[in-house]
Amino acid sequence: MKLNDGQNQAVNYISGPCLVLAGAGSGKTRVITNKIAYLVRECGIPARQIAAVTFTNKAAREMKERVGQTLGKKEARGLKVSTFHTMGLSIIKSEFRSIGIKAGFSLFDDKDTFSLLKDLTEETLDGDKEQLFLLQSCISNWKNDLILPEQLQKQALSPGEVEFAKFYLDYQTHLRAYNALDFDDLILMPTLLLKSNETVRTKWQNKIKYLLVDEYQDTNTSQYELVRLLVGERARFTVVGDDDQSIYSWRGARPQNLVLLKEDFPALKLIKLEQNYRSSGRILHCANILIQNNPHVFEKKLFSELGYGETLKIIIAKNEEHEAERVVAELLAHKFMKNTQYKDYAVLYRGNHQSRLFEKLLMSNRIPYKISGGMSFFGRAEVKDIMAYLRLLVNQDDDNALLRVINTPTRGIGRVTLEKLGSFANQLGCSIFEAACHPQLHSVITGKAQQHISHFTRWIVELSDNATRGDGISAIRDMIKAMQYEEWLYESSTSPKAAEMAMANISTLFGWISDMLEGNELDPPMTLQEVVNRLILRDMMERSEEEEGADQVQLMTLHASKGLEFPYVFMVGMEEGLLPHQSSIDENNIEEERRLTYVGITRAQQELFFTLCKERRQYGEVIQPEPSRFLYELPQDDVEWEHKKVKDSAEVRQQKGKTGIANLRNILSSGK
DNA sequence: CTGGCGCCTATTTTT
DNA sequence: TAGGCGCCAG
Repeated sequence: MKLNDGQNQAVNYISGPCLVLAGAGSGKTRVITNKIAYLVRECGIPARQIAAVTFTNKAAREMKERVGQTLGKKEARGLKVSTFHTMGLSIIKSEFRSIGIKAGFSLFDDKDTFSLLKDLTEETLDGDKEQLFLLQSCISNWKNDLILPEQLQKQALSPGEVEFAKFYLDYQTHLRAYNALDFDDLILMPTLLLKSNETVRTKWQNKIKYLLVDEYQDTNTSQYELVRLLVGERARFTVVGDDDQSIYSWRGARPQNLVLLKEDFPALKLIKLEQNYRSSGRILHCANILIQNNPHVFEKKLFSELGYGETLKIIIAKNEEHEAERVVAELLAHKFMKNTQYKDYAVLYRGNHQSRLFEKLLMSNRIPYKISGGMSFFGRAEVKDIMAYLRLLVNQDDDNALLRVINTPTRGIGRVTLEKLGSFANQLGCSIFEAACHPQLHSVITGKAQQHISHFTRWIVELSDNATRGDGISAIRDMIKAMQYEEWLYESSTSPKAAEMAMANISTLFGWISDMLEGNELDPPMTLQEVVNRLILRDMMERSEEEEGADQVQLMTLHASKGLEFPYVFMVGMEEGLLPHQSSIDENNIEEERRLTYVGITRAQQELFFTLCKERRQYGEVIQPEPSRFLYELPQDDVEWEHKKVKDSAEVRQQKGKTGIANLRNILSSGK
């Protein structure tokens, strides 16, 4: 397949900063992969000096694969394709001295940070979950906005904020003591370093001759700053994005970064990709009309040459059960008529809880389905245990890891001992492991408990030496044997079966670890520390083969559907209060909900069905929701309302139209 | 392993 | 209100 004009332009323009506004289904992945190939082949830039950044590991993996296909393994060697976080991690890895952390640092995931915050605020917040979550997200937001605790304390704050700012400082201090970084640090630290240290900055600017960023509309402040620092004055980069698909602002994404880019790089070349290769003309027309209700910085209009296609159908159900029944019935009839496969269908919804009834009904009809989201592998106790051991081997100051494993399997180190040990560590201002090795330990803990502790610490140190020096994987296997973990599993599990499953999970984990330690053609071998950190970032093959090509109906949230496509799509729960969600209505933030709807619509290739209920149970009571305003925003000639009086819909349309415009005005005036 | 009781929570989630 | 989950007893 040849590239179209826009795509060609986007690939060939390399003389300056470049923004590719890539509409849904316009072939942006092709552009990125072809551009990388172009840079290597035509411009003679070695692959190792090109970096491509994505948001998810899945996207990175896919891009790597596609480039490998286009360029061939030889030419693609050394190409850096990674997520923002992995890229940050690799900068930190080579610059950790300048950042002020020790080698062998740990990564804390959000469970770890939560438990750390819980400990730090025990007296003040007393485990108040809501407050803790709030605190956690505040800290994350501050970090994403490049605000440090010291700066925060200088700002005028409300009493509540003052308290939180203090926790933030405390939190950072403790992270340092544990020699640990959280996910946000993976961006924040490199950004601060590159900003303040010219030598390092120049070094990395020379290392990365060309930078590509995918899903640019999802970048937050610190990520954009990192991009700016990396590209420097030369500004040799391409970012690809679509402001209409920005659906993560609730998580810190700043779609305004698209505008900033134009201001920060006046020479910015703007290229629009408007030809869609995915959907029928009618589906696109509906999407275009809908999204026109949002204000735009860059105007964009998608078109398609795939024919106009079927009318979009709006199915009206009595209640939720009926809605699920209707979808299943419609799907089966459709499948029979068109002789399609289950995997050609997707059911998209706003909130995870909506999946339940569909799942129930699909199951009772023996229809294979897959609900995406929720990868529970790393939630398994045994996997967490082993991961904690590995973390401890790499970094003994990782208190979370230590606390998890110090008495698993049972080693006679009970709660009382741990409390003493904990307060001793607090007193010394060091990690628990350090405290456990402290010569004065006997002043706090004596007798058997002390013996158990020093036995444990010696064992860990020895293991750690073995694992880092010699053959990593066999050292780990030895470790499992030495602590009789398997026996302990069989004893402590409720059934032998459960223990067997647990062991199977552990061998899966071991498989990944040894693969990563050994490396392959595309990925170089890693050290144990690298492996552990990668696993915490969940950067692995996931269950790729298992269900990849399986013939299953796809169920997922609208958020999870971004980037995917399906021949036939059901968007369910098209009701005021659900889509747009009530909280978004309350906060007058329906633009993002409209984009979410836009994302959903543009997933469909051939046919699109909407469903809604006349009645729905909510918090115990039965409500009668209005059809979603977005349904009225669609061109009514292209949609077909099921048994609904024409007059009726026209009336409501008019009403809705008014409020829609009023809202838009509000948004426009409040936005500026 | 199972059933029952009581508690919690109802928007999206990656790294 | 209902469903999910953890905990405990049998």
